[in-house]
Amino acid sequence: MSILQTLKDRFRPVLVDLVGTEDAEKALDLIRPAQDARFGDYQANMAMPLKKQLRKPPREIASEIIGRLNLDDLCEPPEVAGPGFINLRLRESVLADRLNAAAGDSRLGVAPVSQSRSYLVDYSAPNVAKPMHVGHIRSTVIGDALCRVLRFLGHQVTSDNHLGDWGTQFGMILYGYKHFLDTDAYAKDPLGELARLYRHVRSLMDNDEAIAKAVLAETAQLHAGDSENRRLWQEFIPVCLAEIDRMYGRLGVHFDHTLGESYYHDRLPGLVDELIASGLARRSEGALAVFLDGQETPMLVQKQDGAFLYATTDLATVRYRMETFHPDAILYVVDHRQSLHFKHLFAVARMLGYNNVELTHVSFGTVLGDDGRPFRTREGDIVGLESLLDEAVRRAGEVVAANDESKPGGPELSPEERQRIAETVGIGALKYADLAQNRTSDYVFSFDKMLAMNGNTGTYMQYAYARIRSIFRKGGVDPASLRGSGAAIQLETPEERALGLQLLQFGEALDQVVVDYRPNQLTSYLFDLAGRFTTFYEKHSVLKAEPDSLRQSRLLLCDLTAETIKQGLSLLGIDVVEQM
RNA sequence: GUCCCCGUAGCUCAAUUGGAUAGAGCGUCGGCCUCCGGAGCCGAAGGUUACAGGUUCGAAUCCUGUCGGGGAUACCA
Repeated sequence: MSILQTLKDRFRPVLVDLVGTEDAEKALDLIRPAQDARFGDYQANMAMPLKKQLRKPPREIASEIIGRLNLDDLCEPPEVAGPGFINLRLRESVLADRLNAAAGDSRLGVAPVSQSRSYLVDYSAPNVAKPMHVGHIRSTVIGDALCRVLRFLGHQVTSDNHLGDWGTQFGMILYGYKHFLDTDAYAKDPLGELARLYRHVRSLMDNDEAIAKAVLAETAQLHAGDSENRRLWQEFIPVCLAEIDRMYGRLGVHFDHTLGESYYHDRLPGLVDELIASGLARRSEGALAVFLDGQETPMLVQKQDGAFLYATTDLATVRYRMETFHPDAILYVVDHRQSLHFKHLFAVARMLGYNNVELTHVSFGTVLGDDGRPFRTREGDIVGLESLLDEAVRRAGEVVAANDESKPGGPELSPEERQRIAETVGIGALKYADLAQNRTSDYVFSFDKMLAMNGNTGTYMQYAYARIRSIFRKGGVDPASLRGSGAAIQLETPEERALGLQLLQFGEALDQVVVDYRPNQLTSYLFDLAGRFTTFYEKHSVLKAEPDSLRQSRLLLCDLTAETIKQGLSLLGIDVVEQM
């Protein structure tokens, strides 16, 4: 159980006694890690808001709470400060005991949640007919990290990649295939040729209404079951899937299910009939619309020409997921421009009776270029995901090479090792840069920033990890046997104490991630952890520490730090390297 | 027009969801290498949190208004 949870359990009976069960829970939420180490390790802030209810000065309330608490085994005597803050400082022995338990635990002292929930996470969802690009990074990386954190905490997670495999983009490719196909190019590189056709038709549509209409007609024929279009679709899909699978392989992302829009196609007519029958949907301006209270625009579920829309598919998808997976929550990791769509979707889902499920749009901002506009190449094209990964790896290679050259004992890595490390560091840096952002903000993309060895970057975190591992190599110490040796962590200095406390708060950081589905809570934690480690490491010798018990204690602290960094990065979908 | 998001150090971003003196990195300035990886560490300067009101013990955070930026807004997804 986390320190925070332990403290809450101690406060609970006192607060229940004071203000009743319901208000006590609210008050317990006001126990927090201290914002400033001068105030101790944790602080309880409930005395101030309870002023009105209890009709006493907050400081008096704080004193009364302290008087009824028995925290002697956990904390130094609590202090009341300022307007009524209760400052708590943990006993060194408590920290040491918990650290020793964590050091020997594969979960690093993080207990699984007591109440496991079932999550369905919908993320990535590229349109498969066109190459993946920079716009897919955020959904893919954030969704993957959320799945990993939720699973680690003991929740049941189903990931589903809701591919765009049935939309207008296929009409474009079908039209292009029929009019502009380069047969030789298609034979040699089907994907490249399909991508070319997509771009070509895309540009034609903008200036030629007749072509735009013809493209929609191709799409409609595909949906209507036209045998030629279906055959071509069957031919295109494996090509497209092979490509995105290659990308996911490189990113280390895996889905439990890949049920694209096409999967739901047969379910749409029945769903729409039901919406009409139940009176939820009605004709408006030739289309079929569901009107919502307080909403200016309705949600359209069928076009004038009879074609269905993505709202229709999304509704069918909600129903399928509810019937198949029975989730407690469905998370949609989709950019913020679609917030109105999800507002509509969730409202209609409630009207269909899906009231016992959390429906959350985990929205995120746009990746911008230096100019503050959405990130593009110099030529103004959308940046392809593959070239983005290649460039990140290439630049990581330069960083790794320069770093290796400057090692005190000379270079240690072969060209092959450098290449392998560059792949891990480059892709890790790319992911980390995205996850370290508050997901709701737009952010400015910069290779230089993401690969910097300073600051809150993936490269810095991987470097911190490699440095710790290097201590063990240099000292000839095997971490596994150290853990089993019976050696114990002791907290001799302020730096060790600060590091130790941070290590024990790993689980609390993960809890923070889940509260609002914000992976940057974890990157912040890891950056802070690395900072406390380097402060400790600069000031105190590890390998040369005496007596031997102190040396062992510090080695254990190093090891637990490394393991926590490794586990934390792993929960972000990022690998570590032992040397770099 | 309406709705949503945003505006924080010169730059890029945080801020435990209403808590104490708003923090990091980059950049600037000043210290620290006989020593476990110096691409490091320690310190300083830099802020009226766009602006004006309000709510309360307490506001970057909540409410109202103004200004500025972005997004969405009926048959793309």
